[in-house]
Amino acid sequence: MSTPSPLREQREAMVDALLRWFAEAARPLPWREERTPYRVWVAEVMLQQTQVEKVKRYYAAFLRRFPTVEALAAAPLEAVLKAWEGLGYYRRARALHRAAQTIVAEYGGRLPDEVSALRRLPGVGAYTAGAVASIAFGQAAPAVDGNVRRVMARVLAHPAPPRAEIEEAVSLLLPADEAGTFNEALMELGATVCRPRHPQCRRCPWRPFCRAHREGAPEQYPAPKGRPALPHYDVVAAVIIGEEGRVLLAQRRAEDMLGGLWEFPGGKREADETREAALRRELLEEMAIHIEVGEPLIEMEHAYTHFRITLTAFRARLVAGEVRCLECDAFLWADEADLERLPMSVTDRRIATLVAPLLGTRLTAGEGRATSPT
DNA sequence: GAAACGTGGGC
DNA sequence: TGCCCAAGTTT
Repeated sequence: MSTPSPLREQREAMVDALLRWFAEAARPLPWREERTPYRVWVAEVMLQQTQVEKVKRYYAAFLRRFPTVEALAAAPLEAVLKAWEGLGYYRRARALHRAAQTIVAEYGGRLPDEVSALRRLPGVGAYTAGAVASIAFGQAAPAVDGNVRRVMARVLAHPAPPRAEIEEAVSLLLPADEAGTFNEALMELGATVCRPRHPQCRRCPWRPFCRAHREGAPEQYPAPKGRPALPHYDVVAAVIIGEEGRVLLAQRRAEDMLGGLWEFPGGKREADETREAALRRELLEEMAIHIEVGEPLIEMEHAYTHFRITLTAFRARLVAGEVRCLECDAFLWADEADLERLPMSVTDRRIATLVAPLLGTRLTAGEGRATSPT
């Protein structure tokens, strides 16, 4: 396809207006303080599908814990997942860890500066490669994220511009000597002015160049995408406290959803089952043990990306069998310190918070009475 | 190309 | 309340 000529003709004016606006309006963000390639890379991975305000709460702590590529590469994966706890899309943390090891092994601990090499690192796609190459290394590469897609959809008044068309348009505008600043400015414009709803066209440096604004309905671009309704499942989990006052946890398989995180074992209820029966079946299938299910401890609603659940955690007691991991990567009888240390998803973290005070004393399931300490 | 992959804020 | 969606990547 060909880029509309207006963009080509107005290139200089558009670049100039955007950069002047950004010099004035750029938010002070933690990852804009020191632009080392490592810091830029970590920020860009954290920012994938994640709002700036949330990343702010993790970024400094993560860099304190893993100050260099070498430190990240040398750390146990579990520590990286712990630093990621609550951020979501945990595959990113595993990929970041693996990529750090690749960078140490193959690039002497320095991030590669070219898009093609960056792109080969796990967790680095077209956007992140362009962002790191341009922001950290000054390469003239486009970085097309959701903000840029929306801004360009409006500038071009195209309901659903293909990625290639957006990259072509951005590349046409991209100033070779300020590519990183330009990319950041374009994202900043989308995030703060050209927002999904109620775009602030009065404050927009690109208003004179925007076809959607001329048409009078910028909010119509890009066209919303219809989504199927999320299926719902009943999920059950077991809080099994053994005679040592420790609770049974399982580590989710690395390749599964929430891979590598620790959980209270359990699973989905099937259509013809009670929740109690489902829990007994799951513990037999996953951990090879027979349990007696006690009273529910907590119930919560939670929405994942593509389904919703009602999660009920039950007290339970080990009746027979020896614990083995049939459908998990590891298991552990956890004390209070383990509960705090191990990485968990938000739902299991809530159960853990509730369970922690019950540990360390010899409690019998369903009894609620402490025996004398040993 | 479509589906999978977390979480929480905003309306 | 329920739905949208955010600095995307992988399979």
